Amino acid sequence: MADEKLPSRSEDFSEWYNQLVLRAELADYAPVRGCMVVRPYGWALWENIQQALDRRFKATGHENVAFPLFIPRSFIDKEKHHVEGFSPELAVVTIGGGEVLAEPLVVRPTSETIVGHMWSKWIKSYRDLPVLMNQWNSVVRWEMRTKLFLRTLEFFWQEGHTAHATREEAEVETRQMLDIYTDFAVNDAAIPVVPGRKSDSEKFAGADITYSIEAMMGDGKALQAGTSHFLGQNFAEAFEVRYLDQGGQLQHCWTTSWGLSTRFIGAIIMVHGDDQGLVLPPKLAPFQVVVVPIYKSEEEKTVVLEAARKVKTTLTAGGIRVKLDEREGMSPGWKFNDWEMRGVPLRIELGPKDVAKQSAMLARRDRPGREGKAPAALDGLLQAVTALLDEIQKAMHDRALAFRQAHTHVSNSYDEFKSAVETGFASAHWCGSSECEGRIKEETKATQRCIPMEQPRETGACVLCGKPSLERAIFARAY
RNA sequence: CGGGGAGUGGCUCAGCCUGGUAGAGCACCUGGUUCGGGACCAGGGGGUCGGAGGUUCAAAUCCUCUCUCCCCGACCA
Repeated sequence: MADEKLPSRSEDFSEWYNQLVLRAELADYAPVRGCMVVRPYGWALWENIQQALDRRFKATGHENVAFPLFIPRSFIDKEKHHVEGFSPELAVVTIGGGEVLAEPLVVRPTSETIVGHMWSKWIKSYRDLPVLMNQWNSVVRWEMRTKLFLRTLEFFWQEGHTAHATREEAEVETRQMLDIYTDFAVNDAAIPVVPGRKSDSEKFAGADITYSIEAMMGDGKALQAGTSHFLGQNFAEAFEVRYLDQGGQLQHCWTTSWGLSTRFIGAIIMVHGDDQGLVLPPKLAPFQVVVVPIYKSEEEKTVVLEAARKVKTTLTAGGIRVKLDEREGMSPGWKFNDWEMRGVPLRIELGPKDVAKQSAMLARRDRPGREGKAPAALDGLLQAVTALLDEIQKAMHDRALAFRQAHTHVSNSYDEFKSAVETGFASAHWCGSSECEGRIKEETKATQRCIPMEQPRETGACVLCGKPSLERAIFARAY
């Protein structure tokens, strides 16, 4: 429960984040190291994220499926890069029912291998393609250093898996899903992101090309908020996923995979949150509006609550998610602070004076103070609230974008670059070599985030070695 | 896994150095007064001091091992 002030965001960003997650009751630490419990308010947020994505997946022809949690250990070994990337962080089951297993099982770190195995049974003809699947599940990766939502041993996500007849089709799919993530981030989460291509060293283990959306957090650090992989024929070859084409030739499929996790909740917290707590984008907030009734006497209480319930009914009928805070024993001021902590986008204060005047006081979460005069009558409330929620959604995005732009520096020298990554993103020419990338990481702690899809066509010189470069990459310290 | 910090009612912490049988504030429960920006008074419940072992007449306190959390690095969505 919220009773004390949070640490200030500017003074101790990390502690601010940790306490906010706990105090807003999004999640709590589980008794196992690195694991968390997602609490009702956090899960409600995740459900809204799920719905926003799932409808986009369905609209583009994907179907949901459920693959098992356990994968035979040998599956992981079948794809060279995959095994190299994931072996160090596997959780392995060696005993089942009291017996040592003939073959150990890994708890899925991701499902490309078992999906590939099943596809080899299901896919025989070009007529079976494309296969467009997605699953909502959790996976386990034995990370060394964990942080609530951002990196836990088990995390919830969706993983999409598709198989195609041609390289072109698979590439289009990979890019399409990146676009969907971008659209979701920008329009639903109000988080401006940079879609781009990862360097070889930052690529998914087993992918030919990895794309990501990169977001800037409130401390200037980068967070990979979603990824889409073009897997080439790597997994199709490893698992013999083949089909007969129209000419009767046996061909390997081209596959993709793409994912977005509960880490995204961390991004929402760190992009929009302030010293008062969470600031949730209206499209994803569990409650878009909270109604706080204000009264002294029993008579006032009766009148105010009746009006408040009417407000709730009106707004709910208009498709708005409303919470009416009828809790006894907390002062209005306490409730204001509590809902600010939880990031509800819009607050309606309803007291005897408002009821008498047939009006309501509105306060936006994304900026201080109140919206001055409330709408004249309750009749106009739904319209006013709808309009305000749209405004808030847009203002949150614009503010985050302005912040990112203010903290993104186009660096043309290594000195500029080094100071840029202290506070945000550096956009710099890079020769593409992993040597330069590695040295940059060592010397500045900044990693290559992505080569943005959209950028001016210009030639330049690698910010480190000076060799010619055709495009700029974003570098930043990352979560 | 290396370096640093910390585990004492739900939370923040005092007590530990110098062993003597657990305390404060907040939160929670009850009653009353309050209520337009984190109310007040009175009464009450709740802790085998992270866990295990050891030393001792006696351990929150001393010793050993272990688990967990936070910060900084290596690994990563």
